[in-house]
Amino acid sequence: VLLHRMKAHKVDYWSRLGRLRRSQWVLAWEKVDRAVMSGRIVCDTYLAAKARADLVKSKSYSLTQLARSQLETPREDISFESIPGYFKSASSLAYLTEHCCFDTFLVIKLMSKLQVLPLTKQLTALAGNLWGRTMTGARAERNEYLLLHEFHKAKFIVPDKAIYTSQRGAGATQQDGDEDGGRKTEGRRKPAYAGGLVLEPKKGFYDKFVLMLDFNSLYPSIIQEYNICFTTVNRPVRSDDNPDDEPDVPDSALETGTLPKLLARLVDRRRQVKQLMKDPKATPTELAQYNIRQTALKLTANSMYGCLGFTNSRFYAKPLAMLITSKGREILQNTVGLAESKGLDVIYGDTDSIMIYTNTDSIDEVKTMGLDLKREVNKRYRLLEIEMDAFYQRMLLLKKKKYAAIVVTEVNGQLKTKMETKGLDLVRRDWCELSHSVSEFALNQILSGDGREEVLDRIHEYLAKVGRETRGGLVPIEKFIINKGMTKNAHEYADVKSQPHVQVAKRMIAKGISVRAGDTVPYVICTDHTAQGPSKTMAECAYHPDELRQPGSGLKIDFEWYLAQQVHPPVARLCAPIEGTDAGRLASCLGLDASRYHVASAVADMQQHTMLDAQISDEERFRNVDRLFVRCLRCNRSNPLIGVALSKVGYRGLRCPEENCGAVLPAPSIGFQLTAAIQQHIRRYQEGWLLCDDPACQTRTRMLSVRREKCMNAECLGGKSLAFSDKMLYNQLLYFDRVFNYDRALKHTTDESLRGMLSWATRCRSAAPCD
DNA sequence: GCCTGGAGCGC
DNA sequence: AGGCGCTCCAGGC
Repeated sequence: VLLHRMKAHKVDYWSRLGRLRRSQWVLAWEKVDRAVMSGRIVCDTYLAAKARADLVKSKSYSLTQLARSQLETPREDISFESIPGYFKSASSLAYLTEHCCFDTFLVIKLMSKLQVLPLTKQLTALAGNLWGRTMTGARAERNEYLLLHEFHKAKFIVPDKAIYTSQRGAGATQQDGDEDGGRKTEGRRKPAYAGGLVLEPKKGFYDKFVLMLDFNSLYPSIIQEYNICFTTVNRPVRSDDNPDDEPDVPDSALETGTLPKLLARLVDRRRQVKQLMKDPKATPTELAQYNIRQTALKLTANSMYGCLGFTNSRFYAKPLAMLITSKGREILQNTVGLAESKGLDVIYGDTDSIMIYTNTDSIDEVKTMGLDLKREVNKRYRLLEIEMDAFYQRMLLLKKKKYAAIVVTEVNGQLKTKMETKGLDLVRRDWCELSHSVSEFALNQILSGDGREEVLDRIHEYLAKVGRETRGGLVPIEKFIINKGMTKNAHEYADVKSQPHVQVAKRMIAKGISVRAGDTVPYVICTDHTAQGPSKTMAECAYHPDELRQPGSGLKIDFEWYLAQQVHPPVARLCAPIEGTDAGRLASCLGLDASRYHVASAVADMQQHTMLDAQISDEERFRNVDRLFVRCLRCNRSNPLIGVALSKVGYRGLRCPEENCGAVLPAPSIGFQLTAAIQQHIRRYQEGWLLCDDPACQTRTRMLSVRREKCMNAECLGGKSLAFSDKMLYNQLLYFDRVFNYDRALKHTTDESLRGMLSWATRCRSAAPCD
C-alpha cells in the first residue's frame, strides 16, 4: 500500500524502502513486498508469535488477541467494513489515525516482549544462515546451513541441493472451478515411517501422587548415545524400491560421527551457559542474554531430528530418522519394564515420558521412589538421562494425549499447586469460550479434591444454570465464537459444504477482506428461520460474528446447537470416569433431550451384558441380586417373588407363594413394594461406597470415585471398586423387569397351562395397561 | 457401520 | 519450505 501511494504521489527515492536503488518500476505486483525490501531484515511479529507458540498460547494470532495475552493491553478491533466510515469526519479520521499509530506501538512492544531479535540472532549465529531467513521461520534451511558448515569443516562433499518441486500436481494455472476428483489436496501426507511410542493409558481419576519422569532431549541424546550419523550408519542407497528396513546401530568401535559431535558441542555449550546463569553476580541483562542463548542451543539441537525426516531437505535421511525413533520406542519400553519389575504402577507414557501412580500422599516418599528409579534407569545408558519432571497431586487421565493434573512445585520450601491441562477439548481453539468455561468449571471441581457427590452436585447445578442463561440470552455473543485455522486458501478446499470456516472465509473474501492460508477464521452457528426447505447443513449456518452483529441481519445464535454440540460433549468426556453421573444426566441438566443418551447407554449396556453373557442363564445372572420380597396382605408373610414364569399365576394375577395361603397379591400392593425396592437400590448405588476387591481386606471408603485405584489400605494390593456398581444396579433392575415380564416368560416356557395363562394375561394387560 | 479427510493437539 | 501419533467431527457410501 505504502509503495503504491508513494508512486501515485510521485515520491522520490521510493525504492529506499529497500536498499537496492531502483529507478524503474519493474516489479510484478504479487512480488512487490519481497523484492522491494531487499537488503533489509523484515520482522513480522505475526510470524514470530506463531514461531514461538511454545510461549504464546493464544487462540488466534490477531494483534488484538496477542496484545491482550502478551502485553495485557486492550485493543479495539475495528472491522474492515467500518473503516470507510472513519473518513467522514476529521475527528473520526484522527481517531483512526491514532489507532493505527497505537498499533505500530503494539507491534514493537510485542517484538520486544517475544525477544524476537535476540533469539533469531542467536539461532542465525549458530546455523550460519541469513538472519532475514530466520525471521521468516525457515527451520529446515537453518538446519541445512548448520550441517553444510559442519561437513565443510570436516572436509566432506555435501549432497547436491535438489530443486524444490511440489510433489502435488496442483498447477497454478488450474483456475477453473471444475472439481477434479483425482487431484490430491495439498497438506499433510501420510507417515513414511514409525514415530514415538504411546502407552495405553490406565484411564481414571487419581487422587494420590502421580510421578512423571522424562528423558532429557531424547532424540538428540539417542543420536549421541548410539553414534548415529550419515558417516557411521550403513544405509541403503536411496531409491524408490529399496526396502524400508531400519538400519543397524553402528559398531561401537567406530569413531564419533559428525552429527553426534555437533550435538555434543551444542549440549556442552548449553551446559556452560546454564552454569553462567547460576552466577549470583550476573546482571538481569546478562541473565536474559544467557537465557536466550541456551534456548537457541536447545531449539537447534531439538530440530535436527525433524529435518532428517523431511523429504525436501538437502540432508533427508529416512533410515537415520527411522533408527532414532526405533531406539526411542525401545528405550521407553525398557524403562516401563524396569519400573514394573520394581513393582511400580506405570499408568501412562508418551514418547519420552512415563507416569507412575505412587499410591501415597507423601511427596517425600514419591521423591525417594523417583530417585531410586532414576538411578536404575540411568545406569543403563552412557549419556541418556531420565529426570523427575513433575509431581501430580491429583490427575484425571482420559485418553492418550488427553489429561489434566494438579502439579505440585516447591518454591522456597513452600508447596505450590497449579493445574496443567493437556490435549483436552478445553485447550483446543475449535471449541467456543462457553464450552471452555463450562469444561473448566467441571475440571476444577473434579480436581478440587472434594467428595464425589458434592462435586457432581455442583457440576449438575452449574450445567442447569448454563442452560437457563444461554436460552435466556444472557450469555454474550463473544462466548459463542468458534475459531478455525485455514490450512489452505479458501478456493483450494475440495469439500466446502462441510467446513463452516471455509464458507465464512469465502464470504469474507467476497467482501474484500483478506483471508489466506494460515489465518484464523471466527464464526458462530445461527438458526435459520427463513428456510423452510431442506434442512441446512451445520456449515451453512455458520456466520462471521460481524455478520451476526450487522443490524437487520435477522440472525440468531442457535442456543440448542451450542448446548448439545459444544457444551455437552466435552463435559461428558471429562465426567466419563466419574461414577454417579453419565451423558444422559448431564444432558438433562442442560435441558437437553436426555432420552437419546439414556436409550443409547441402555442399549449399549444391554448389548454389553446380553452379548457377552448370552450363554449365561437367568439363574446365573441373577445369583447375586436381591430378591423381591412381597408381603401378603392376608397372611402377612414375606416371600421372594420368583417371577411370573415360576410363581403361582392365576387368572386374577400373582398369588402369595406361602404354602397355606395362596391369596391373590393385589397389583397396587405389588407396585408399591416394587417401587420401594427400586428406590432403595438406586439410593444404595448413589451412596457410592467403595470396596476393596480383595475379599480378605474389606476396606470401605466413600471418596470421589475412580474406575481404577489401589485400595486405601496401604498393605493391601487390591483395587478399589464400587461396592454396588452401575453394572450391579443394572442387573438388579433387569431382574425386577424379568420378574414381571410376561412376554419373555411366554417365549421361554414349555408348560402349556402356563402358556395359556400368560397369553391371556398379556391380552388383558394390553386391554387394561394400568394393571 | 465403515471408511476417508481435515483440524488440532502431544511429544 | 522438520517428523509421527492420537482423538474428534462430518460426510459419503
